[in-house]
Amino acid sequence: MNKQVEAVHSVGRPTMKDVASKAGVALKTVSRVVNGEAGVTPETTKRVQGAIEDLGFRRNESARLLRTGQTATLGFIADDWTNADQAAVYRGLEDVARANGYLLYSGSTDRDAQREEQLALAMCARRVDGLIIIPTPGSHDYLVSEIEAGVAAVFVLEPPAWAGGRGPRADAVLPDERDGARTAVAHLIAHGHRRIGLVSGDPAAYRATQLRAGYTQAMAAAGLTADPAWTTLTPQALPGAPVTAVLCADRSQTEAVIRASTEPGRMAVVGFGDFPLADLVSPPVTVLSYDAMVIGRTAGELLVRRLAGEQAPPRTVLVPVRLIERGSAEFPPQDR
Amino acid sequence: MNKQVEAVHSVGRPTMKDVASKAGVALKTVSRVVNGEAGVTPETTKRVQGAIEDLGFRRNESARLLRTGQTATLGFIADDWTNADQAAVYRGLEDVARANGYLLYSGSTDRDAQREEQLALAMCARRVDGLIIIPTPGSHDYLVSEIEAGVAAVFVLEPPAWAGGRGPRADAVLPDERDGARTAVAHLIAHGHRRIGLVSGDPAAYRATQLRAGYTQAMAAAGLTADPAWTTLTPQALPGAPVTAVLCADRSQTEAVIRASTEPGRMAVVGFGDFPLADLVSPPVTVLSYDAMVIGRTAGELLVRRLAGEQAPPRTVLVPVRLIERGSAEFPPQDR
DNA sequence: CTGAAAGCGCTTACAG
DNA sequence: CTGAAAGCGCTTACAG
Repeated sequence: MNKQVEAVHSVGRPTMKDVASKAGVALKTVSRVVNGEAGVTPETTKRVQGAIEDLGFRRNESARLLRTGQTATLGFIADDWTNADQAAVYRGLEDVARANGYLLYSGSTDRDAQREEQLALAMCARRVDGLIIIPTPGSHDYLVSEIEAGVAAVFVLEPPAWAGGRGPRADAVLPDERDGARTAVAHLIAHGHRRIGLVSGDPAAYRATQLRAGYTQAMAAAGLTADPAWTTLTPQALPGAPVTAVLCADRSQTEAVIRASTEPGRMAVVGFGDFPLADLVSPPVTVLSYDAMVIGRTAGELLVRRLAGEQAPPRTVLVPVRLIERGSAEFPPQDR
Repeated sequence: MNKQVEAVHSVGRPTMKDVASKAGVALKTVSRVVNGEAGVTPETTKRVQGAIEDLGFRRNESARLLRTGQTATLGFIADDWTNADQAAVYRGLEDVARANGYLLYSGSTDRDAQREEQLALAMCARRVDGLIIIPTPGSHDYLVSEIEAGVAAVFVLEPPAWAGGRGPRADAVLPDERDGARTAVAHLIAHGHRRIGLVSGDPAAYRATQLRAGYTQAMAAAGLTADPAWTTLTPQALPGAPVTAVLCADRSQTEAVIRASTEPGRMAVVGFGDFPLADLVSPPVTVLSYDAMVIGRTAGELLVRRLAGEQAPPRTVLVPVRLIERGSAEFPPQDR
């Protein structure tokens, strides 16, 4: 058998050095052409470009960035990608990143604090310029030294916890959940409801505390007193509960409430978080909703400005939460 | 006023060189300690570790990887993050990436071929080891030189188009849509349906062609002849169409069909892609579904194996598509 | 207009 | 057991 040994081209990719020797110029001249710097004769330029074409050279950005001292990279740490809000946050962030020449590292935590820390530190070890984090419930003190070392961080959807108490701070962009709950409860009251419940899952969760605050505010403003038991309802306990309306803390609670409902239409349901067929469920579900893309965009802009050198104390930006009425707040006929 | 000028610490992060001089050892010794290499006395090790602590040193992975010649980075290019399937694909991929020490770059295309190219090439310029792409409809010839240069690529959810015809190939992991459609249509036939429609949006889209193939196969197997008009239905045209059942190509088509339905229950609806409240819509929607996380995991494993040096011809892996029955295939009473 | 040297922060290969 | 030198692929600062 005729064993052919083909001349194997150098395995790695061509470098500027390869281009330089092929074109018969110095490394620096190739660099000038690649960067479009002035001061290279048209002939030299053409020769270098020819060598670039022939070799299929493409500059190694990682090497350039190492020398430059930055990385033009931002890290996004999500909680659960299948959550539509998080996907939209990402999308808003991506727009800002693209417009400013940043590439995005990403990862998800599954609400596991240890996984968040591993991911964030791995990204810091790659020297990301900034971090956008949907925080897990754990402490974020692990980030202190990184922030001090110059990494810009912004938290979205939830505020971070700092074990140190006052701790070091970072920017945050959050939906105004308290105000949303206030609006929703006021709306239910305006429709005649007096006994209103809250289905919030873990009562210690951040959103639960925010919704309770807004709820309490709206009830007080209407001169109503709420039975504490009303604010700790579960989907299972709902059919027998003495309330005529409920506010659910998230999509999964809303879905559970709809499923647990033995008599559709007996109770008015307001859900936090819109979903595709909310208007086709019977009765249609009125929801609280916010523009998650705006949250991502705002977070990105805060980061980009800080990376451009802006010096300002950390701030928290609240994004409005709006009520989308679907007629489900009508007071149940049988109770009129 | 008493103007205080505080001693500003060196702005950048500490490097191995800083650690070395603080510990009074050579750079190489620090490297040995950081990498856990043998052959350093306990005392020296302790001294170096002390310096690392004091300085808050954390190795720059980007620099290490530059020297090493790889990047331990994979790039994921999505189409639309709000699509639940894509989010699940990402999640499966992420598991494999984590387990193998890879970090993920990500970006989305909005089905814009030019944006896909920009993203992919930007990632290649950063020297990602591999690329996982949900392809846009355009040609992928721009990737040929990158693949030849050693970037591993795998396409998911849809196969890529190569303008060159036979073109160079890459691995692909796809849901078995044709088989899914065959199963769904056979199921409808078994329930008494004879006039079955297809609502697929753009008939030239990849999924539409696959579904049509499976549809045709099932109809032929049952000895039924389909009116060509039945396979190009739209949600708007459906109320007057002469069919008793329809298969919808994706969630948005399914939703549009449900909305356009003037007489709920008159027509059996099977949707491609499951959704949260599919069982609560009236009538409940039977769906075709596949495990998108498995697709992401499989794609990641193919990539990891190739990056480990596996030499094999490009292959396409099909992931099963299953029917989730919800009773909506029952033949409409009025037509019995 | 063009280039040789040094350096970004690490690792590799080799000495002592 | 420890270290000085060279190099990964680029850019920066300086000469000629």
